[in-house]
Amino acid sequence: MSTTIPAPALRIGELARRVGTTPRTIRYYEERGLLGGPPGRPAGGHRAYTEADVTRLRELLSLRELLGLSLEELGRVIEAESARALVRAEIEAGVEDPARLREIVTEALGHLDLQLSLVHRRQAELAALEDDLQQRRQRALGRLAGIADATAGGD
Amino acid sequence: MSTTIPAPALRIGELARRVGTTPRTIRYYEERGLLGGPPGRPAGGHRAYTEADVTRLRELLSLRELLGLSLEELGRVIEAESARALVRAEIEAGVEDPARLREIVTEALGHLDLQLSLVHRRQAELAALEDDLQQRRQRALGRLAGIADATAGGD
DNA sequence: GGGCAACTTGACGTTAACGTAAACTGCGTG
DNA sequence: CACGCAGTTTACGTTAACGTCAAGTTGCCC
Repeated sequence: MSTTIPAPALRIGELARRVGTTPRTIRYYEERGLLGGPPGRPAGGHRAYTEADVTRLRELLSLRELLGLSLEELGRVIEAESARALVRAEIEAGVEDPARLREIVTEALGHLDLQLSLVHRRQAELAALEDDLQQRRQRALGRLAGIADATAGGD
Repeated sequence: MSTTIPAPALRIGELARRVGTTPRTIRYYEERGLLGGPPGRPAGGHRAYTEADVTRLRELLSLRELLGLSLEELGRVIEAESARALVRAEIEAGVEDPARLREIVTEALGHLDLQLSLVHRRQAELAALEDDLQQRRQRALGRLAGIADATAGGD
């Protein structure tokens, strides 16, 4: 009873609007292998996406933008997604060998940890930059106080 | 007694090495007006930089890299630096009109606040991404536990 | 003052990540 | 079922941010 609402299935234009990009970009990502296109498409037919694809694409764009990755780097970094897709695919196909699943999930976990480590590094770098700027700000404030002191109420 | 050591004055190659970039990039930045070239250069003579330039360039590259700015955007964002240079220039030139200084420093402060706001936005976006990844990680861990539970000590 | 590495300007080359145009096609609607 | 908009493939165009090459110059060291 979890598939009550069929989910309207988005076309590429809607998906683009939803994630704040363009159809061209989405096709390009698919072409680069970052977005496994909808399977079993009539070769010439319209692409159809789900709500899950919205979430996924948002994540891809976030990773790229916030970590400053090239599409090639992004490709290497998001293999966790592929692993995740694998899990679902194998489960759907009825494959449930626990050892195999454990293997796949473990690998996905490793990739997630990689992504998290990249995020943490970025956060550290940003914190350093912030500190730097804060120090400059303090110095500027100090200078202002000094000037205000000298003028003693000018305008 | 604060100018005891004259500071060796770096050439473009050394500066590039110090900040982790290339001479070409430095010249390009100067060409774009992001790095006011050393003043009073013999037109054809070698560029000479100071330790302050090292710090400054590092900041520029950090801002660009960590905020994902284009060089054009960077140019607009770093006007605080120009203001700061102005302050020093005017002070060196003997100009000390308090109102003028106050004006300049205030403007610089505004630019610093702009930069800080950009940093903070980025930090928020990164935090959101981190949360997202952490949730996925927890789910993966949960799935692993379930599998391990079912196999009860396999390998 | 001669040598040579590092620099200078100028020009053209390169690459990633799309934009854009053209000609055709699928698909929901009246 | 015709219509028209959104989508499809193919291909060439564009832009930022440098890389690279050539030919000449500067600056420091012996």
